[in-house]
Amino acid sequence: MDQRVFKALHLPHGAVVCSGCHLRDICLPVGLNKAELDQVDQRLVTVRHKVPRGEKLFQAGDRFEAIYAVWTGYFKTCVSSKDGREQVTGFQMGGELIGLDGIGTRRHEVDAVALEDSQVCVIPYTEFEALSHEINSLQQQFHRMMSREIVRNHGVMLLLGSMHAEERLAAFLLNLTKRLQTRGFSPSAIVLRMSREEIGSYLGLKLETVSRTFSRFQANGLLFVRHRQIQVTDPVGLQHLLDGETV
Amino acid sequence: MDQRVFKALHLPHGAVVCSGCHLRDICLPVGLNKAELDQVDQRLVTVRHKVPRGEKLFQAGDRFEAIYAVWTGYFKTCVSSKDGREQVTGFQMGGELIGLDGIGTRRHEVDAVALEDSQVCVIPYTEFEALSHEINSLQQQFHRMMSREIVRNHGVMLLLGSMHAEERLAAFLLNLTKRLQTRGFSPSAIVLRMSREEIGSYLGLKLETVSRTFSRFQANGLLFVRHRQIQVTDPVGLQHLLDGETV
DNA sequence: CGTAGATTTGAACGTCCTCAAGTCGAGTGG
DNA sequence: CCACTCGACTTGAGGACGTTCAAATCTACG
Repeated sequence: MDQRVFKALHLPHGAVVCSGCHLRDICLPVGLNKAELDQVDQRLVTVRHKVPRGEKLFQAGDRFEAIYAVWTGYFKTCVSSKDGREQVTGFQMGGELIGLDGIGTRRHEVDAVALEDSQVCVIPYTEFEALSHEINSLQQQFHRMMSREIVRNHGVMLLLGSMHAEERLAAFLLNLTKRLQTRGFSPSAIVLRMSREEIGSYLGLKLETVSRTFSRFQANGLLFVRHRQIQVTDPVGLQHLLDGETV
Repeated sequence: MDQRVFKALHLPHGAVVCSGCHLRDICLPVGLNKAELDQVDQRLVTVRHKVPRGEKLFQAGDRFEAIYAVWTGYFKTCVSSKDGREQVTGFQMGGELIGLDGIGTRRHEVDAVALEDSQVCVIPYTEFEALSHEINSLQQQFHRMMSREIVRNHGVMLLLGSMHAEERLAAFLLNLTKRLQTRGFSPSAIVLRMSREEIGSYLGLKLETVSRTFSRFQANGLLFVRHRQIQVTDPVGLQHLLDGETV
């Protein structure tokens, strides 16, 4: 084997090239041409970082140095109140950014925890600002991603503020299927990476309520549950639950 | 009167200069030097727009053309679900940005409604992207503001997902006092610009619950309520409610 | 193969919602 | 100037949904 190739394959934390990544069409480099992508490969995203299941990528209070793009695995982010209550603010999968919360204060404001053995691409923020200053389309895509994060948060607020347990879980599952589908996975066969308690925390429900609601969905023929395996058999029915239609 | 001054005072929607604005220390131009501020004045923020009470600045589905900075007055932003339920996602006052939700999809995703006769500074987005590409500190401040919006959303999610009615209202009031204080207003004498129903929508409560909770706060000596006039007499007590301390 | 953690399910309870009636204040017209 | 009306707010009573507490079951991992 060519010595250089060997070396490239064994760089610390793995060799990183956005240009060859299967997620390049949904991640930060969307809209970049070949030359710009080369710049990103050479100057920006040069390190990947492994995070074992259950470990923190960073936690609230840590100095903000970089943004992270999920490459493999799954994460959750959570905020805590002074008296210890925890709220999961999001679940991140491949191609999604983590750490945007830290830009404003230069400190991370949430904990980011790997839900399974995962890897993230490290995007040092200082270099990112410099490069996005040179590459217009990089800046644009970054703004788009931040904006979508805000819109996603609005959706969660709508869910938490005005929906019943069944609607919340339906929304959660449909969101999950959509994201899995854009990544080329089956939209009906879901393997949950998070516990009932974590789903509950995200949806503003207790774990028992999540469990009961899953059972009710199964009893109503919407899906099959077996622990963390979900088989959605009636996505339209789930959608109707959300839309408030009487079917 | 000097003709030019006369003209300046009567430009369409008023003459706009960030450099002379009383909100320049909390709004978009934070961190800009004199020369950069001049650029913003001349090339970016040249138009103000009046929005009468109850009117929409934009609504969900509208083409996204510009970001807006509140100059005078108050706004609310809301999302709606298909079946008509409405969720207020935020209340904006002077120096805060509206419209960040539209960047991702080039369509606004929320309605923005003036709670009283208001004026906004119009920031055309195409020009903004160009100028922030030239002025580093403008880009940085914009990222900071977007990031803070995300963090604020996380706070609302924590509130909606895990707090009781009293804690929600306490958090709402304390947030309001803090923002009023940074704008030089009294942190104890609040005039609410929004109805009980709008507060309820923001906090995920019904208007009756908001009303009852105000009454309970008054009975407990935390504040005086008289319609939309609030006099906070025990901010520490409100803070304790939030922190879950047994006082 | 055993133990700890995750999940399911049941029963009683509590917070907030729903429905309803009544109060208050601002704006309007007689 | 006062009566009228409409919308916003307050307050009460009963009910619903989700929570809390508890126990049983299951599985995954060492």
